[in-house]
Amino acid sequence: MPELPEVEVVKMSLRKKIQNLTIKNVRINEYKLRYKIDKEKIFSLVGKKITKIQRRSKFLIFHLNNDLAMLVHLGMTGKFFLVNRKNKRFKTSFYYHLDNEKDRKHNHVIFFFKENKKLIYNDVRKFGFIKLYNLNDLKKNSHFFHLGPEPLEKNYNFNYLKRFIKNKKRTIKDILMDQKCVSGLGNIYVNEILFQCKIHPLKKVKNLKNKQIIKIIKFTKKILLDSIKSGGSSIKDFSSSDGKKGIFQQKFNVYGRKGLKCSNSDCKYIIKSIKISNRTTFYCANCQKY
DNA sequence: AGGCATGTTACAGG
DNA sequence: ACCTGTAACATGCC
Repeated sequence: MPELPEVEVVKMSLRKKIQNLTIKNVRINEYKLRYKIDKEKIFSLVGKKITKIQRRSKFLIFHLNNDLAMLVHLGMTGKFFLVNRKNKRFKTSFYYHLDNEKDRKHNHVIFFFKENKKLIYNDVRKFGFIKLYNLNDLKKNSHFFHLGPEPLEKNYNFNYLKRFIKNKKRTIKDILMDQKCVSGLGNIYVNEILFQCKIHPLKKVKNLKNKQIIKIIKFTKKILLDSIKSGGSSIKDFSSSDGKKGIFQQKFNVYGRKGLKCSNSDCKYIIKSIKISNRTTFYCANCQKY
């Protein structure tokens, strides 16, 4: 999936492009996403204006008038595309920005705006979802209930993390992947964070020194901010909503580098991979100590 | 052909 | 209550 930085970039891009637009119609090609789309609710969007777009963890929240809210999660492969009528290829091919027929078939939901623009929700694996809420119910919805602090907020700090890991027997990789601890990190960024911190992913949190906890906080914020700055990262399924690929994808120092040389120039070791909590974990046995 | 993939949730068992 | 592992969801890629 898009992890936090990618979702943040999508949010900013959508804000710029569809905030204050009014939905004229909705077309649904596929109801069966992670959760079945509620037909009645989604058509209640017709005539409503998008007033605000927010992000919480990896969730996008679209506010519309009449206290209506749309909650979107991109899952692993969800993407938004915006199609503008001004584009001259618009008339010949609605899906001009997608490579081929194969991609088109995953355009599951299309929002038509009064202002002659269309927003397409495309999701190959259909792990994402779109849910509608009244604003009041949104706050207590089950997806937000378990979420820990946002990693970029001030309340994600040394004291918080120190207290969270107290008496826990788990590994640091597992803890950082836990959305109850900190919300919005995924497998890629957790790998990158631990590599930068020079901490072994299997290290038990009870053995972390204070200095290392501070490092984790510091590098988490730095890596996320850097990534947001460079437009979000991508493997192959993420695009910002204007269809441009993120440019952070080449910058991974450890994720996906199994068998390649450690990216620290003074280290000759080869990156290894193991499974932690069922997710592939990459590390350098020389740079990242237990 | 089989294993793997950015995520979330549920459940079983210790 | 905490922790772990596994599976499920759907599709494409190597």
